[in-house]
Amino acid sequence: MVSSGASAGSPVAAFAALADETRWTVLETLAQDDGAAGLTASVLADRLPVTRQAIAKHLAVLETAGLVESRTVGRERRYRALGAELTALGRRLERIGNAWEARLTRIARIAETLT
Amino acid sequence: MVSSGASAGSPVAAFAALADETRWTVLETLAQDDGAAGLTASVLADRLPVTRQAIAKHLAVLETAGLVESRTVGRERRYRALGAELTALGRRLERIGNAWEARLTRIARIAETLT
DNA sequence: CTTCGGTGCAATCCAACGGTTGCACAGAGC
DNA sequence: GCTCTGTGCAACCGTTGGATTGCACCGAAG
Repeated sequence: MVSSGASAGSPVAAFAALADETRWTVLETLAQDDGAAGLTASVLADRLPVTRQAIAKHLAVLETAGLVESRTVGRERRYRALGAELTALGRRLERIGNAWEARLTRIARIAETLT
Repeated sequence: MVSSGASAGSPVAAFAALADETRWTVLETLAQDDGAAGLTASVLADRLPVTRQAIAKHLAVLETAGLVESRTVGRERRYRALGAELTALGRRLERIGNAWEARLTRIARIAETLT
C-alpha cells in the first residue's frame, strides 16, 4: 500500500490536512490520550468545542491524508494518530529543503569561481 | 528573529502556505531557476499559467510564512526560496511524529508489563 | 519629457471549507 | 420488545481563499 499514506505522491494534500488548527487539536488529543485503543468522534467532540459531525469531517480528512487510522470495534469507530506518517512527511520536507540549499551553495561556488 | 520564520510559533500558518499546488510550483520554480539573483513576480507569471497578481499574492503568503525572501533591486522585486526554513519545518514535524510514536511504544510496553 | 515595463491596490467572482442542524440507521443494554 | 447512544448522510450557511480584471503609480530608458 502506497497511495494513501502521507508520504505518497504530492504532499500538498497532507499539508492541507495539517493547515487547520482544529485538526491539529484533534491530532494532538489523539496522540496524547491514545491508550492504543483510540478515541471515538463522540469522545473527541466531548473534549473539543466543536460538534461531533465537525470532528467526524476532520477525522475523514486526516484519514484520507493518512495521518490517522481507524478501526471499528462494536458500533463505534476508534481513531489513532499515526506519528510515523508525520515523521515521514517531515523527513521529506527536510530533503527538499536541503536540495534547495545545496543548489544555492553550488551556484554560489560557481559564481565565486567566475570572480 | 523569531516571529517571522516558518519554524516559529504554531506551524499551522506555514502548512497553510504549503497547502496549495500553485504555491508549490512557485516555490520549486524559485528554487530551480534561482541564480542567487531571484525571480520577479512578472517572470514567474510568464512561466506559470496564472496572472501576475495571483503570483504576487502567493509570494506575499510565502514571505509571511517565511518560506521566501524578497529584495528590491531597482523598480523590481526579486524573490528567493528559503530552503533552510523548509528544512527546519521538516525537522519540527519529524520531532512531533517521533514524540507521538514514542508515547505509543511506551504505552504498549506498560500494557505488556501488565499482562 | 515621454514612454514603457514592473508593482501595488481594490473590487469582484466563484469554489472550497469549517461548522451547524436535522434526520435516519445500527447496535448494545434494560 | 423498547430505549439510548454512537454513526453516518445531507442540506444549509457564513467565511475564507484562489484567481481575475482594471486602474494608478513609479522608475528606468529613449
